[in-house]
Amino acid sequence: MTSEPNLLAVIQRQLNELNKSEAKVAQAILNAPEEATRSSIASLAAAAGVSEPSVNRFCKRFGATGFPDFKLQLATSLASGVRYVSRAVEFSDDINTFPTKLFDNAINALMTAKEELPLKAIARAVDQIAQARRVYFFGLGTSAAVARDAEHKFFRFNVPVFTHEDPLMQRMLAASAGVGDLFFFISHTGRTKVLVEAAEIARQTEATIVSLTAEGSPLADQSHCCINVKIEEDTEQYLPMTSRLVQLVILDVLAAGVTLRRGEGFTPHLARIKDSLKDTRFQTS
Amino acid sequence: MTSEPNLLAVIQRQLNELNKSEAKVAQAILNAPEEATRSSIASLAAAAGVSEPSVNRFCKRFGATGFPDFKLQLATSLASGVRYVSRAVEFSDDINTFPTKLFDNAINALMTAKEELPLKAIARAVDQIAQARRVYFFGLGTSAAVARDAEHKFFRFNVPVFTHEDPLMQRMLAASAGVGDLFFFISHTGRTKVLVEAAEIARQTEATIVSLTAEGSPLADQSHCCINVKIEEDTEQYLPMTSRLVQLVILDVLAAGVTLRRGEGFTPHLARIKDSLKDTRFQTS
DNA sequence: ACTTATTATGTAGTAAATTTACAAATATTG
DNA sequence: CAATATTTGTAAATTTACTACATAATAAGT
Repeated sequence: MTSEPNLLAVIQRQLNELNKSEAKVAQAILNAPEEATRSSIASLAAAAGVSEPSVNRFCKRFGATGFPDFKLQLATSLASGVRYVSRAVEFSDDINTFPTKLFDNAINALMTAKEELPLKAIARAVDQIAQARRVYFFGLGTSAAVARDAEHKFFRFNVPVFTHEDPLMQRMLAASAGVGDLFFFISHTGRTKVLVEAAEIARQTEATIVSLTAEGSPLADQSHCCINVKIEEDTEQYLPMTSRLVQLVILDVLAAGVTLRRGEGFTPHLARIKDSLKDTRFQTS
Repeated sequence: MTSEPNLLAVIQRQLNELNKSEAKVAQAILNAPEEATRSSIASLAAAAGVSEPSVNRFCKRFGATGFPDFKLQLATSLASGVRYVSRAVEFSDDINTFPTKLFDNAINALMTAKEELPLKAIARAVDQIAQARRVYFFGLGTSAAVARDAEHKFFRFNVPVFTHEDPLMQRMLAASAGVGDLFFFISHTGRTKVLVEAAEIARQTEATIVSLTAEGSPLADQSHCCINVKIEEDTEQYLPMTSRLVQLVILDVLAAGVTLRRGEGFTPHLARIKDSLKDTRFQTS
């Protein structure tokens, strides 16, 4: 019961190996796939100009148990396959279109990232963070905000974390690092000079270097462990809108991984931190 | 014919507004969505312990023309690969499961947010930001990182922006505000005391107050314009993992909105900023 | 070229699934 | 507690899909 990734392509490919009426059915489906998923066997037969059993035989030929099952497979294949081309915002867009576009792009980026998660690198990074005596999150520009977010999160997990946006501080801390220190570099491109230089400095110490950046970049080269994030070129957009979202979720994953390693006994600690914030809030009436 | 992007989430959300037998059907579907797409109305009715017409009525309630159409929509929605009901990470999870769960939750949150975007409030906020002489982004904790991100983004769009994480700075700036100043408060709960107090102070000046927070919260009450983000209670999770992602994308939307208002003439400015960063990077070999 | 075997297609009937109309049961309101 | 509205189920009607079989078309062999 393996649902074919792209049923339409399979049909297209086998088109000339089909007999006349089956070919007619194939053609009808290829012409209007979405409609085919919604129509009954009778209407599809009529559209193709063949009898109903011919449609049924066609379906079985392609591995379905019958017409309804075929429709299901077709619908599934249409939904998962192709689609989802990220759409750039244009100046002709209005309030009804561009917000949706941006959300779609964000969702698309996360879905893509999810499919090719570097699990091995993630597992390794979790190990290293769990063992570290101290963790520094370094990033610049937009990635500085990501680093800040990571700091907040890991802090709650009782990991001794530090962030600094200032490149000079980053260098100094890198220079004075030792065993047990972990430097976590975050960079979309992996090519920001001052950040790479900080990594180079840290590399000369006993510290561990983990990075969340582009594969094969100078920053990745300096790392003991690199979590690769694919960069899709934002040709038109002038900002890394989506990559930072992926970075944030990956950091969530790392934080969750560290927590899971701590085991259930750690839950009360989290509850305690949550409680400690209670007094800073207005109560819900 | 709007094929619902995530039918399961919609069902989940409306669960308590359903009557008894419809709720049973909903539960049966949520328990085994894939199976539901393959079963007949009779077997689903049996699994839910209700009559066949009840299943049919359930389908129509969710916008389908009937049971087959519903199955189709369900299959389509499942095909996109995301498990739409948010699933909590458990201690029994391993590296192969929890990263996917977290990504699914993130995607799910964005999809849900996308469905009920407060477009009117967004449009209004865009107007106000575009007109502002100066924009302050204020947040605390995780929201401080979001504010920082917003600062980076809007700065590139040539909006004079400022961020401060320090509550005292926030208060002082709020107190000395005047016409043309815009304070943009970011808070998941809208109940953080010091932030609400800063908003109250700002409110007594001529400044404009916009907030990105929970509907009906004390912070929302202080705002001229509030962009509501639904909070789904993170009962088990001890951290706001997903809400900040939604906040970030909404800020992207606002930034895009401001840019679109500037018109095409603004593009060269963005290109110039991008160029200015070139020398800070190692060139791609 | 004609018969025979083989495959392809359609017809008609049957079984299954879905929907509709209506009645019984349950909950709600004054 | 009666009256009304709502919910749920029963049974019949309708639509849909499938099977068995017959006919047509095609190919192969003499």
